[in-house]
Parts: sequence; structure tokens; C-alpha cells
Amino acid sequence: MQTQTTPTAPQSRASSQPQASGRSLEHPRREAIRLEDVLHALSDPMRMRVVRTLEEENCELSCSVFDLPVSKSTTTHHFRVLRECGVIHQIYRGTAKMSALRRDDLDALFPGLLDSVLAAAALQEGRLGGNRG
Amino acid sequence: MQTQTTPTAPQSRASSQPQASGRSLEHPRREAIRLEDVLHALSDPMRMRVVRTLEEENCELSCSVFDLPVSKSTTTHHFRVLRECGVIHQIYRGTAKMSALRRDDLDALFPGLLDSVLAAAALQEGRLGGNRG
DNA sequence: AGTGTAGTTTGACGATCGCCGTACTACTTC
DNA sequence: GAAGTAGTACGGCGATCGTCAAACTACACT
Repeated sequence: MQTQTTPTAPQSRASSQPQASGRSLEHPRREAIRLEDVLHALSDPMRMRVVRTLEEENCELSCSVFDLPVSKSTTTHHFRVLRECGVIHQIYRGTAKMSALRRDDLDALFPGLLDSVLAAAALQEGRLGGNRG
Repeated sequence: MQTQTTPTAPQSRASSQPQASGRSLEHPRREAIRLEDVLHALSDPMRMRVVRTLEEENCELSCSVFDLPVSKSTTTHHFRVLRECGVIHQIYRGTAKMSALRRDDLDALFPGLLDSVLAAAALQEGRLGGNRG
């Protein structure tokens, strides 16, 4: 994704790279993450799809690369749910909003949970015949 | 439901223990169990409590031993959700309805998932201060 | 300044959820 | 039989969910 090239020096007022914009995003502290909220977040196919993609790519991704089969506002909603329950971290970079899995926090709080959920999703996908969704 | 007009049928008392009654309970086949349904089922605190108790006791338990802080009809509802999504197996024994975890099925479909979810629940309970909710 | 891209906010919608009480069925025991 | 116990079915209630369209804000690139 990301033709990361963008060599034309983000000369912007700031010094180096496109930094987080003024808009602020609320994230729960690690200790505030609740298992039931995480399970609920992951019980939606759209959100599971997002989490699986983030895991596979293993890097920050902008919301727009996901191309979910729902409207823009619904996409915003799902990312917000994932962020507010502590599953992903989001940050503004210019006009994009980058998302990343909060792997370290989740692994610290619930060891092995994310791995087994993702493995289960992959297994089920294979079982049901590659309906990635 | 079925007008079991077989009066001589309940010979059970004479023979052995109370067997499964005529009332039938629908369970999804193993292959029909869906990850998203399981995660949704476990995202409710009442149902998580039931599942944790079943795991700890590791045997069939009647609904009435759980003593959830909700009404009888709500309890029925939660057990039904757990059964219909494939997390528990239920069977009538006389006037009681016994419930048991479908550990083998869940472990076969989603290896490690149940364990890590239960471990996560235990960890969180310790973290948040023993509110066994 | 003007156009375009990326994402948000609002308000609405139907569906589902968790919960209740009441009335009911199925079984056991007296 | 009658009485008691265990659980179900049926609405109904308010809250939340997933979804959408429309109007909006924030940034980038001419």
C-alpha cells in the first residue's frame, strides 16, 4: 500500500514527516481495556476483517485501504469501536488516519487471546471456503 | 409440544436414573459453529460467568445452580444463546436441564481459543479485584 | 483560492439485545 | 389425583447495534 515514496519533502511547517494533526483521538489506557468489550468488538465480521488485515500487514494502515463493503460512515463507526475498546491505536497523519493493532497491550493483558482468535478466524475461513469476511 | 400419548412410556423411574426426557433441544452441528457467534456469546458477562463456572466444575450442571442475578426467563435466554451458538450442550434429566461445555467441539474448531478466553477472564478478574461478575 | 481526498458528525432506520413479569408445560413427589 | 419444582413461551420495554445518506471538517496539491 502506501507508495511511501512521497519524496517531495513534506516540507510543511514541521520539520520532518507528516505528524499527528491537531485532531486528538481518545484511547483507553491499557489497564482500562475490558475483555468483554474486546470480544464484542471482534464478534462483528467487518471489524474482524479489519483486525485480521492489520495483523497480516503488521504495520500502520490508513482506513481507506480496507475497502469494506459498507459506507464511509459505517467504516468510521467500526474503527471507532475498535479504538475505543482498545484493540487498535489510531493516529492522524496528514489527511489519513493510520490504524495499528495494540498487540503489546492485548498480549500483556490477555496472553494468547489475540493469537488464538486470529488463528480461529483463519481456520474458519478455510473451513467455510475462503469467504474472507 | 408433542402429545406424547404413550402413557406407559415413562418407565424410567423403575429402571435406572432419570434419562433425557422427550423434550428435544436443538444444537448446532460442530461444523456449523461460527466464531463470531461464539465471541458474541462470550461478550456478555452473565454468559461468561456461566461458561467459567462450567469450566471450573468440569461437569454437567443444572441451570438452577448458577443463581445468576437476573430473572428465570432471562436465565433461560442466556442458556439458549450459549446452546444455539454451540458453546454448551444441554440435555433434560427429569425436571432439570443439565448444561456442559462443548469443549471437544470448540477445541477442535478453534484450538486454544476457549483456554485463552477463560485465562483472560481469570486474569481480568484478578486485575480488577475479584469482582466475579 | 480552488479542487480533491480522507474522514467525521448527525440523525435516522430496523434489528437485535438484555431484561422483566406473567402464564404455561413438564416432571417429581406426596 | 394434588402440590411443588424446574424451566419455557410470550409479549413488552428501553437500550444498543449496524447500517445508511447528507452535510461537514481537515488536509494536500495544484
